[in-house]
Amino acid sequence: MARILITSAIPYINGIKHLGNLVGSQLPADLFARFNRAMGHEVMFICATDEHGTPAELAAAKAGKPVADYCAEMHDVQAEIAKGFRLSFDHFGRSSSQRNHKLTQHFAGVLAENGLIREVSEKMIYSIDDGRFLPDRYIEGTCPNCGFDSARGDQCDNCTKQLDPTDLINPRSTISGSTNLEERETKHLYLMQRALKDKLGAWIDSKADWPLLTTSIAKKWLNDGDGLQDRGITRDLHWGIPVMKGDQPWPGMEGKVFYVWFDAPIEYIAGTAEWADANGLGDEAWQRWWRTDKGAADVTYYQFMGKDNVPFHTLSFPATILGSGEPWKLVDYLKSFNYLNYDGGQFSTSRGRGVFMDQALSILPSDYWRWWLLSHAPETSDAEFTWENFQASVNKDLADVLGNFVSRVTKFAKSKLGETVPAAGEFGPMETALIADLGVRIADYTRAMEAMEVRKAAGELRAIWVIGNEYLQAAAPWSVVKTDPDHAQAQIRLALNLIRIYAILSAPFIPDAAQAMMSAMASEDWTWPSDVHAAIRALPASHAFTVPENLFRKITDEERTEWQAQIGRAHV
RNA sequence: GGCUGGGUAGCUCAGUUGGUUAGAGCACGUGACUCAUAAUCACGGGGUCGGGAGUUCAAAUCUCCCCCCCGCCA
Repeated sequence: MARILITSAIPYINGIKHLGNLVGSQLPADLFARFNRAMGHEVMFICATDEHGTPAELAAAKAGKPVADYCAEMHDVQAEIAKGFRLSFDHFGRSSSQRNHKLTQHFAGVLAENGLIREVSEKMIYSIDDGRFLPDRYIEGTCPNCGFDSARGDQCDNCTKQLDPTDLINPRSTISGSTNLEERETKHLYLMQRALKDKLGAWIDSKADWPLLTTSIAKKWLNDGDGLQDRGITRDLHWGIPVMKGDQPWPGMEGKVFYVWFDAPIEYIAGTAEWADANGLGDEAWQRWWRTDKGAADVTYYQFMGKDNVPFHTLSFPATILGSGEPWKLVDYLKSFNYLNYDGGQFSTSRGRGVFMDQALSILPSDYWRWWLLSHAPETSDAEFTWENFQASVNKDLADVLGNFVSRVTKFAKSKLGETVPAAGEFGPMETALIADLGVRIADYTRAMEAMEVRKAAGELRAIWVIGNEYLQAAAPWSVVKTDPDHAQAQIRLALNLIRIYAILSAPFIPDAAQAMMSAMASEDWTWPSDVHAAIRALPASHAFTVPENLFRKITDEERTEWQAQIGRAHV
């Protein structure tokens, strides 16, 4: 039994995520977590909300709520939606937790001790009317490059150029709209990533099995131009983790907080500590996942994220870990995804374009979405969501191929042979061939899942569903039952067992339907069917089963047209 | 301007180290079956693999040039 640590990139707190966010991190991470649990491995699967930074403050202000309250509410909303999608986190934490405060301050403290933090004085824009500095999105003005009049302090949304607040023409506060601004000297902490460049480079080079997409991004940041730059890790904000050197005050840093990108990945560790707390366990319970000196040496750590998150996970966060000099677990395999596009354009949270997680659940059960998203996961390139494709794929794969298989087998069995697994007859050549084929395919499927080849795994799983229909069509128990009833019993015994096997194999993709299949077969044996010969005989003769409701209904053209018109246009 | 990825059947995509008539699913056509969610199964039509040049006995696959698309960076 292996020990598998899995983290999904943590979704930002300000609002409900769209399907593109979901398929790029949380959903494939969940697939992998469910698969590894099914294989009997010990799994720790952690996610959280990323709560600090200016967008949270702005969203809270817009909602007219204190930022802490806003984050608490939005965390619950996201947690509820995650449940709706059956995301099987062991813990869904919060980057604003006390655990993360302590850990983030701890890391800053040891980094300082190791001489990897320097203090920098710089000029920032100060709003006299608001009584505060205006970092990042707290300031807007005209872009000096393209003339866009709502460019933000950190970036222009129109031409995408990175900006400094001091670059903006006619700057104004986004809090009060005040233009009564001045430049003031302020002090900030920088993480000296340049000093860690060689260490990071050697570490990246040791990851020969990572996708090119991942290592090339890391190497580019590491080597291009002047190479990896030191990074500011503090901000003049109120909402965040107060700057402390371990548990000691940090002179000159009073009233400042750590930058969101410094504390967010630390939440992977803190979230595991939150898990221990929530379950009444001691520190050793979470440390055996994260500290190689405290039991984590045999842990394999997998991270899942969209490609935009790769630099932070290959460089910034590892810089924190390596720089600490402490034996924390570094990521072993990083699975990154491209983007999902929506009907010819991008999904966009700010423009409300696309399908959002709450909308998706309001129109169809999660299995529909899980299946489509995972079987079309943007692994090698960007992928495209269209309603037509969604309707066609889901109707065909889930309703016609899998759902109908379960339906035809159980209904036929019940009407002709009764509601127990028939006992008579022996398997013949056709059954033997099917079992052999099934064994090969299960092995292929298992390999694809182990390798996190999501689309390929979905294809293998679908093929496994299809051979059930092929077998039935060729075996034709509805004819055989008239001439050789004993053999028909053997055929149906096999088909019923196939349903149970399908439940196990399908569970990582479509957990609800899998449970329905397993319940209908009145079994609780979820043993992965690596031993096909045993698995195909798991349901003994005379074992009772029931005919389930149809597993999947079809999406009609009317529904598709309606959703197409109503969703993804203006969701705010 | 630099970089990653991509441009393969109507659509969504596979194509390992270059090697027999380029594959899958969907859609389409024909047939079979009638247990089942008008489902299933079989067979078939359909592609000069973005364009051009080159290397090779042999290239979707390698090299060079060019043209598009998504994204990242400057």
